Amino acid sequence: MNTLELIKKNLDTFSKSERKVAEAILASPETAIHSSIANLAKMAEVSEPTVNRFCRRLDTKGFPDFKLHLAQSLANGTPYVNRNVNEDDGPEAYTSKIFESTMACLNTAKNGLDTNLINRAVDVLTQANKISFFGLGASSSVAHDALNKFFRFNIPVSCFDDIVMQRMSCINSSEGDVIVLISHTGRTKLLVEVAQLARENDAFVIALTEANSPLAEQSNLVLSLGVPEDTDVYMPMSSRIAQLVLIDVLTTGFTLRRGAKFRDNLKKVKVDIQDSRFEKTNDEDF
Amino acid sequence: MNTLELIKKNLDTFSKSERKVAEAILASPETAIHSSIANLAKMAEVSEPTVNRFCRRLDTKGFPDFKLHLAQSLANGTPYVNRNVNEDDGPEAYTSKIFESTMACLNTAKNGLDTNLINRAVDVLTQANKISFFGLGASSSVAHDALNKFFRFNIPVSCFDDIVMQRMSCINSSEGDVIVLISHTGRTKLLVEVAQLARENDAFVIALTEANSPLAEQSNLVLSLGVPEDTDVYMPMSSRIAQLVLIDVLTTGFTLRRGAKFRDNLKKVKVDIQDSRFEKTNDEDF
DNA sequence: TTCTTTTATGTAGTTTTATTTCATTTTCAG
DNA sequence: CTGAAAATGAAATAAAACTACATAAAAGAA
Repeated sequence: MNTLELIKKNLDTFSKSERKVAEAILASPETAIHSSIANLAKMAEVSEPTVNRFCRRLDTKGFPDFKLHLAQSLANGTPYVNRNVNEDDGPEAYTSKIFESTMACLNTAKNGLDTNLINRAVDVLTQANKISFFGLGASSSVAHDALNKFFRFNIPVSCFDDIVMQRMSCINSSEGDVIVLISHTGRTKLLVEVAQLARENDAFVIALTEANSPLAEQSNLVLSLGVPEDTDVYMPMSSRIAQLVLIDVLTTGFTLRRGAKFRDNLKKVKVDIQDSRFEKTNDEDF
Repeated sequence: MNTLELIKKNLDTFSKSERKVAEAILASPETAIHSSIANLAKMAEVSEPTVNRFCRRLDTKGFPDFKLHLAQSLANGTPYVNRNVNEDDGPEAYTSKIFESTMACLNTAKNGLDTNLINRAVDVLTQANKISFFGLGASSSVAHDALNKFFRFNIPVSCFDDIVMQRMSCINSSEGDVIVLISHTGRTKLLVEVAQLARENDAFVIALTEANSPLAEQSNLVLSLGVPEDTDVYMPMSSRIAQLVLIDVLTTGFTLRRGAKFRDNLKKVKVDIQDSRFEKTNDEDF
C-alpha cells in the first residue's frame, strides 16, 4: 500500500515521539526523502533511533529503505490520499483523481491477468472463421472499439449492440466462429442468454468479464480483469478502460501471431487513410 | 525524465566501466535500488567510485540520491525500458508493455491537461441546450462512450459516427447547442468541415484533439491531451484511452456542477438497471 | 612507432550516515 | 506511591558513501 497513506492511517498507533516523526514526514514528504536520518530527527525534534524505530514499524528494513518506499509512493503520483472524488473538489482535484485512479486500476488489471489465457484467446481468434463482438450499454463502445481494430485485419468480423441482432447472429453461427462477449459484471441476463445461444450453435465464446459470474460460467474462455468495483458511484469508468486495454492486448497478440507479411496489409490500410488528411500525419483516427 | 529510459538512452555516452554499471542496473533495477554501492559495484564488476561517478553523470547528488530517482521511475511502472512491442515478445511481455505504456500515456496526459479549460468545458456543457458527440472511425467509440455517459443526465444528447448525419445535425443546430468533436490528430478533413459547419450555425464547438491542428483552429474550445504519438505502428491505442478518461473527467465535472439533487436521478437510473441482472450487483454495464 | 597528455579506473583513507546497545526517563496498572 | 513495562535518547559501533590520490588505459602528437 501507498506509504503516505499508510502513515496517515496508522497515526494513532504510533507513540508520542513516533507521531512527531510521522507528522514531520507528512508535513513535507519531499523534504523527508532528501534528508538524512539526523536531519529528519532534528526536524521532528526526536532522536535518531526514534526515527529508525518509526521506519521499522512501517515494515521497512530501516531508514534508507523507508526513504525508498516513500519516494515510490510520491512518484506514484498519489498526492491524493483519498482518490475518490468529493463533492467539493475543484477541476484540478477531480481531474487528477480520475486519472490516478484509472492508472491504479490498470495496474491492478495488469497484475491480475492470466497471460496463458490471453495466449489461448489469441490462438482461438487467429484460427476463427468469423469473429463477433457483442456488448450491451456501456460495454457496446468497447465492442465497437474491438471491431474497429480487428476490421483492419481483413477477416470476417462483426459487432452488434442490439440484442436482437446478437441473437440472430448467434443462431447463424457454426463451428469455427468466435463470439467475444463484453460485460463488466457478467450478470446481464440478456447477454448470458446470448452466450448460451452461441454455444448451442457451436460457436466458441470468449468473455471479457468478471470471474465466476453467470456469464463466465457460460463461456468457453474467460478473460477476467480482477478490477475492483468502480469507485465512482454513478457509472462505470475505470473498469471499461481496462477492457479496452485488454482489447489492445488481444489485437497486438493477433498481429504478432500472424507474422510479418500480414503486417504489411495493415500499413497499406494506413497509407490509404492518410489521403483523407491534412498534410503531416503518421497517425490516424479511423 | 524517467531515469531508466535516461540510462538506456545515454548508454553510449558512458565509459566502458560506467556502461557496466548501467547494464547491471538495467538488468535488474529492483535489485539495484535495494543494494548498497559496494554491492552494486561488485555486481557490475567495477569499483565503488565508478558507481558513484556514474550516478553523478546522471545529474544526481550521489548514489543514495540516484537510488531515490530510480525508485521513483520504477514506481511509475516502467520495468520495460523499451515499451514498444517486439516481433518476438511473448504474451507476458506484450501484455505488460501495452498496459504500462497506456499508464505512462495517461500520466503524460494528466500532466499536460489544462484544468482551466476543463472547467470552462464543464461550464459550457452544463449550460448547453443540446450536446452532440461526433467522431469518425476509431474516435467514434469514444463518442459513443460519451453518449452513454451523458445520456444518463436526462438532457438532450446525441452521437453520430456517420458523416452525413453529423452534417445534418450541424445544419440544424443553433445557439446554445454544444458539439463535441473527437479526433486524435485533428487532421481529418471531413471532421474539420463539420466543425466549420457547426460554427456557422452558432453552435459551440469543443474539440478533443491535438493542439494547433486544423480542427483545433476551427473550434471554440480545445482540450488537447499532449499525448505522444502512438508508439504502435499499426493503430491508435493509448491516445484513445486518454480521450476516454478525459470524457470521464468531463462527466464527473458535469455531475459535480449539477449538485446533489441532480445526482439522485443517476441513482434512480442505476437501481432500475439492476432489475435486468442476476442477483448481487452494484455495478453496471449499461 | 614512442612519448606525452588526457581520461578512466581503482585503492585506501576519511567522512558521513545509519544502527545497535544500553542507560534513563516516562507511563500506567496495581 | 511503587514497580514493571514501554518509550526515548546518548553514546558507541557498524555500515555506507565519498574523496583524494595513484595507477592504468586510451588517445593524440611527433
